[in-house]
Amino acid sequence: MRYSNATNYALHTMVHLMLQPGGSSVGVQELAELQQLSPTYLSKILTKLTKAGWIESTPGAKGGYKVSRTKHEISFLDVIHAIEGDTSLFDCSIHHEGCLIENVMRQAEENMKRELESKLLIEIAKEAESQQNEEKS
Amino acid sequence: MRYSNATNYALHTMVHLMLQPGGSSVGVQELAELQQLSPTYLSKILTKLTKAGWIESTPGAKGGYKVSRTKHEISFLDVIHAIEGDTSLFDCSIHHEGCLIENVMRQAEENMKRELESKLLIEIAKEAESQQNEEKS
DNA sequence: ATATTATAGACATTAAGAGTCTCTAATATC
DNA sequence: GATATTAGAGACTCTTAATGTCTATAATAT
Repeated sequence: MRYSNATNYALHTMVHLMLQPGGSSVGVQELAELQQLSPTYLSKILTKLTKAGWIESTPGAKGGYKVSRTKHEISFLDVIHAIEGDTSLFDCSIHHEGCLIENVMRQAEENMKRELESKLLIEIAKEAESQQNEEKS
Repeated sequence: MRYSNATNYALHTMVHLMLQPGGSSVGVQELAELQQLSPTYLSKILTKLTKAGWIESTPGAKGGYKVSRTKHEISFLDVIHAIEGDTSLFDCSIHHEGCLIENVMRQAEENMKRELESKLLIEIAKEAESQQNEEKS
């Protein structure tokens, strides 16, 4: 019971893309190296983010991936959802309406999701940036 | 990314045991029928709960499982933990100290756990009991 | 002593995650 | 327009964990 590695890779890539000056594109080759992944594998993951609309891709020379300009307010939950699909932590094995146990589990899950929805990637990116600046000085 | 079926079975069994009048023992055969499981499989799950101390088992005739008398305040998290082991939803692939992404994920997980820790099985059992009484009347 | 019940552990089956490889489609540049 | 470059699609393999089953053993009540 844990989030997939793919979600992990996706989150890190998103933050990296947000740190690109001028929102310029980065190729999957470079992105893959950062996390020591094979480019084809990472591209499979990034395609999901593209389809979900969080990043844009352009093939060909000088192409690559960049954050969708219009969507800077991307939450952790958005990325998780794009990669993992629509999951529910718990399905009652006995399928009767209004299982009390299921209700409790769903409520806890909802609260976690709400929290992850309130966490924006851009905040992490800014924080990472300021940490880097501190190190330089 | 979801809780195992075993956790589901364990939770239902626990609530059922809490509804036993006088805290009397129930054999795994009967417990398994309730959820349409094979007795040997369910017993494997219940052994985990026994080792964790949430229920007590007595072998032999008239034996079976019952809730530990001294531990009526059992939370959802207690059962989940007993079955799934100590999980963490997220491990950063890049193992450097203080990964910002990992921090956010861990915090969300902590909050969910805290909620599941505050939900007591006994409450569910009482609620189920009162629902049954309503249906009768 | 015997019937009954839990426990242990080996074993098989299945499903999902993780990753590779190859071929195709789109784009920039010359 | 030809070519180099890059993303996308999809078949494929490998590994791991979940989900059970089966059998033999240990403990207990009667």
